Amino acid sequence: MTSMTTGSTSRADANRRRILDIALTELLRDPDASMDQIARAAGVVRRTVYGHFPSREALISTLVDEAVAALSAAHAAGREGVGDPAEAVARSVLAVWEIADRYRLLVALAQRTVTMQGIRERLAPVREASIGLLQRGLDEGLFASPLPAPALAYVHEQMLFAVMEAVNDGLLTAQEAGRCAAVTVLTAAGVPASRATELVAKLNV
Amino acid sequence: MTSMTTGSTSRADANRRRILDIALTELLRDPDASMDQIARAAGVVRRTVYGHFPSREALISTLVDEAVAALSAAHAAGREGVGDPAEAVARSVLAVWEIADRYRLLVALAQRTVTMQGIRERLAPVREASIGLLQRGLDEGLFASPLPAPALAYVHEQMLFAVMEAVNDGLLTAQEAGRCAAVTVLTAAGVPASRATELVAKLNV
DNA sequence: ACGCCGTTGCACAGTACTGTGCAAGTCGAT
DNA sequence: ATCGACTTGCACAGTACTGTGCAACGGCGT
Repeated sequence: MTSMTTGSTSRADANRRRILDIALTELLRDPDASMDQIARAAGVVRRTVYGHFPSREALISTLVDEAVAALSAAHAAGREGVGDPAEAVARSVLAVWEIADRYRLLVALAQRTVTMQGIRERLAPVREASIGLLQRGLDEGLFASPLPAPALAYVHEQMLFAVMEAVNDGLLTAQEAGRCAAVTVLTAAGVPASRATELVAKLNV
Repeated sequence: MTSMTTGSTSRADANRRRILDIALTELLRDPDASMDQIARAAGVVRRTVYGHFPSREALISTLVDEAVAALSAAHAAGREGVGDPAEAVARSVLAVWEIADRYRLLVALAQRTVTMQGIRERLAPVREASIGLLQRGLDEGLFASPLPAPALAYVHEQMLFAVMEAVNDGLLTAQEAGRCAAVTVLTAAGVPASRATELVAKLNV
């Protein structure tokens, strides 16, 4: 029996998954990667990819949806039930970091003009949460920055990307990068460097 | 007489300049803008563009060269003869800011995989200067960061881009953005927020 | 008026990619 | 062995872009 559909779908589903995974890494390297490049990299013929996704845009859309979902979950999980804004920021950065480098595609595609709007919209909830956190920190005097919270959120995002690139270029080990990113985000928000370091060190992640 | 070449070249040179200017703004909006889009935007036929630049790549290359030259000059001018690393960083950020938004193309194209290498190489001198500055600040204990100077330079660059986007999205007025960027860069490097604000305020730019 | 230089408009070859159709093949399950 | 779902290979139309060639046209200086 092996369940009525599992047998037949397992192959197809595995292919679908693999196509998505490979597409992610391939688009990461080159946002303009063609369907053929992706298909071949996934060990499959172009036609097969079209069997799973009706169009290039649909494929990418699926990818973005998955990435956004994973990021949102990590971000939310990192900050849940934490009172201190500084600690919440640190925790969410660390949580996001765990999976972020897998989804750098988001950032890479976010730079592209057209697709950007869509991603911006889908990421809005996460950004809102971030802004809220930063605003609280500013209000309570824990943070100090000439930037309003929304702009600070941009800086926050871009800093994660910068640290990722530093890791890519071998300037930083991947293990310590998360903690470094967290500390740097906090310092940029105006938390004294010593306190930021101390705070992040306490979080045994 | 009107000078032997000025008369004839004025038209052509003016066209060439206008093509370059328009190409910059057009590629800024869409890094994949076609030669036709650029030509039409410049009020010229595609063929004419090929009369000035042998290929798309040559056009972009010229653009990048100009941008890099302008940025380098501004960066160098900002930090010349300044002893205090913190002040030098602040001044160079402010100086770069003046022209940076005109050359956002650099950043936009830098995100593209292929072209990135070339830009990275050409920007190396500026980056080296930045790293040196940051290193000095770290050595003298003026800055405090878990990141090594080269990685901090990445953060530095990306932060400028983040502030630019904040301006684009109307979260910040363009006038104050430069000062905000400078303060934020300094705070991210570990300079206490109060001192960073004070320092930047003193620089009457 | 003449000539030069830049510009125009058109046509063309070459390339690359997307999305679709269809017949033949493959592999697991029954 | 046979069915069914998935995959393959190929062919095709449609589109968009790059570079190039060439004849005609424009203005500006002499």
